Amino acid sequence: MATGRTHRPATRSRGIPEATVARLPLYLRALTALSERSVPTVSSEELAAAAGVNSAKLRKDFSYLGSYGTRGVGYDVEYLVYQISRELGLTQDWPVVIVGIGNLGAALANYGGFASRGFRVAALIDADPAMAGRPVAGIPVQHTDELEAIIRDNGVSIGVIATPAGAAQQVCDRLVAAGVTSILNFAPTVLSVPDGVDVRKVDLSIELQILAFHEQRKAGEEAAAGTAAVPAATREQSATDQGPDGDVPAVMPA
Amino acid sequence: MATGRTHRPATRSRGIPEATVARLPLYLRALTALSERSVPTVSSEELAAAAGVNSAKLRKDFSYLGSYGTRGVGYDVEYLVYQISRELGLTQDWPVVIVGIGNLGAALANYGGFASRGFRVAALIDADPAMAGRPVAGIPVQHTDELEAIIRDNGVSIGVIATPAGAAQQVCDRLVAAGVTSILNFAPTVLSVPDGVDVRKVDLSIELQILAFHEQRKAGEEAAAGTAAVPAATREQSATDQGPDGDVPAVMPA
DNA sequence: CAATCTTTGTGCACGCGTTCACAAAGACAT
DNA sequence: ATGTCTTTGTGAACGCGTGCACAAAGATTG
Repeated sequence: MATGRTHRPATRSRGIPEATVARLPLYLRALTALSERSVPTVSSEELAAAAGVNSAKLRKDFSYLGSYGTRGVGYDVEYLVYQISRELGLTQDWPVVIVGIGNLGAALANYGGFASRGFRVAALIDADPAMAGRPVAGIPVQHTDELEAIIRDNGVSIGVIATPAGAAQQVCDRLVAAGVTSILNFAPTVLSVPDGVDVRKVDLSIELQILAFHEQRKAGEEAAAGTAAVPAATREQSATDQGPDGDVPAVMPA
Repeated sequence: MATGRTHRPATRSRGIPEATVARLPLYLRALTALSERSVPTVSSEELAAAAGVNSAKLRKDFSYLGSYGTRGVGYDVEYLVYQISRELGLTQDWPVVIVGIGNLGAALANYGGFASRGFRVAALIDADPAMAGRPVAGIPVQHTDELEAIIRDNGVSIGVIATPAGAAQQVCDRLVAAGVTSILNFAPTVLSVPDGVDVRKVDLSIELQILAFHEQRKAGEEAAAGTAAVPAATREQSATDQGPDGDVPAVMPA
């Protein structure tokens, strides 16, 4: 039936706004790059430019974490890296299982971004018996039958679903029943989960459709405005972000 | 929010809210499933449940497209599929190029969701000469040198970047210079583009970090509340958006 | 120590998006 | 026709997120 979810403030006293949480990884990435270049401090203006956001927004975001900056100077890079990492929970180990080792699952398993930040691929799981034992990204694929045992034995709380749409809900149910409370879903399906379980979805098809919409709109405008349209070529750091509203997710290569 | 485009209301006269546009593909998917089951009509309540959203929100979303429903009955499935497809620009052909044919690029090339909705993989491009000519998903990979010619000859306006982070901006620049105006970026980098070019990003690392944040928060709550926590188990359609309950702080002091 | 300069932290206003709640519209039965 | 019942379409209120603009804080210089 309806979403019986008890409506709650969502932004609690000590709670950090969801929009801010979604940007923290972005800041962390920029800060890590600065750290590797041994840059000691950075101003909100500089960091904001690197992350592709407004500096005022960045300062407000950081203000939710506490006052870690020094007026007249900026933020200490190393300290900020630590604070954000801690806030995001990246200072601890997060074993992750990937279910569905097809093209996408294999790509995810090979993704270097996993180990880099506390995430560890604890196991690769596939329903195809023929896959069992075959190593992917150096990790032997295990059969779905082992799912519950794997989750339990490794204390896995985060699961990645990369199966066909038809199998996603079933896999999801088993993951949740086994103790997983956070799911990253790559299957083009709406997953139904109990309260307390977080689901984020990454859907290539949806992304493309959104782009097509804007593309069509641009074409229409251009036609309507005659030839005198779209001249703009001023290279800018406008980084047309459309990710802020906690919208879409992603994937990515090393 | 959408394109960081300064001029232009963003919500034009005929403009559909960005949040609504992002949900249209979701509705379309649910409607397509109903269509395949030959369901003639559907109520906002039913469709909303299938798409995992609030029914009032769905009705408001549709109201931006026009009045396609019949009070007392619901919406005509076939008609709605057509209207949404048209609105999203899926009734026309969208040639797409994928740049960077590594694990992820290959997975994307093999992804069936492409052809299904007007998207057609026009070409696969990689910088590695060794890849040139090798077929992936039945399409021979072409070298980066051909990029401009491919874009021009095929009238490509949508590009997918699946290269390593270091090459992304350069590839992006070439795509834009060649005429691409919509980019789906899988590389973990902030892309800088001129006005008029839309960029959407998909970042696995960010998604996992957001999940880790909530996971950590949940663990903290559980610990703080002792054993009397997280009892809820009512199976519900509370899908996607994470940000549900946000109880106890769970944030340690600095 | 005082003056000046830089940059943070935030109060405030604005706009988008969500949700409720209900009147209007149409189907359907009598 | 008239009445009842179902479901849409939307007015209005509310909350979140964004960005401006500025006072406060601290560094730096003389």
